[in-house]
Amino acid sequence: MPELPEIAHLKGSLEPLLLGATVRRVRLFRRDVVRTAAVNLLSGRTIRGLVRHGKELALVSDTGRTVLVHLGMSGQLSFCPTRRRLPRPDHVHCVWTIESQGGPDGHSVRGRLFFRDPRRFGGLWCFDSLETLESERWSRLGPDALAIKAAILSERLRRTTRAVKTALLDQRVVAGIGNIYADEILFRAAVDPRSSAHRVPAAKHRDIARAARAILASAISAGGSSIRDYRDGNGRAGRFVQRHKVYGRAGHACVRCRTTLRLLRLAQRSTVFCPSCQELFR
DNA sequence: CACCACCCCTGGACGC
DNA sequence: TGCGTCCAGGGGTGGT
Repeated sequence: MPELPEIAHLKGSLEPLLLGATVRRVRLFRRDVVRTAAVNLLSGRTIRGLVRHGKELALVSDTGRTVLVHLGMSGQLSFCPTRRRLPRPDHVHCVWTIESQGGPDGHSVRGRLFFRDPRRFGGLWCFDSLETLESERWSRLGPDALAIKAAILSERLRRTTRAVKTALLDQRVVAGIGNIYADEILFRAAVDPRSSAHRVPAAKHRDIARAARAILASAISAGGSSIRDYRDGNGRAGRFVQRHKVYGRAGHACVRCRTTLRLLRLAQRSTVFCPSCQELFR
């Protein structure tokens, strides 16, 4: 579910609560949500840093030991103070009891960080160090979409014949773009999602890179898009959904030209675009 | 190698 | 109210 802006906002919302916090206890309710052979979920460790790449978030501890969280379609990573009960205890697969320094007046706060994921498309991965995570996993991903350089993206899109939207969804090409923002980015860049990536002119590749940076950045500042269950580290919903120009607006008028927005399926994903504003290259 | 269809899993919305 | 169908922001894999 969550794409780059939701994870980036999540990171920002968790940092005040988790940085410098110590993990007092870890309860894992489903072994199979940990996707690595070894399980080390930072019991006893102090959290030193949160690092994001694309849609993935890593919790890095004082010893370097790192837990990677991927939320998949329905995952949530959230903090709940000890005195409150978990908002939804069903499908909670892992709970870290932590002592945090992030209280309102700098007082320590005890609470639980919990990973909840009804569909279980997400998961947790354990690594000895951030460097191991980067070399074993993140090395397979493309550059982060939030700061994607036009020349790099263009060079990557030129190498594939797939539909440009399919290429943008491929995390090996560029990391962080999912179904919502792919449609929003292509609308802003005025490129038809069905266009073959290598037929799109380089100037348009640059427009796509610029649109990606602009849309992702403004979605982060709006707290992301909450379609159904996305919530930030404090359980709050995102507001960017109010600014979607195409996603979820099939059959409605294009905000730019009033043409009816079309819905089709591309790479098994629903795709909304304006057949008039968005140019098709084939 | 590149691409595509299919599968993984649950819950919510909708039609009857 | 209950049941069936369809849909959903994610990715991996095996076949062509």
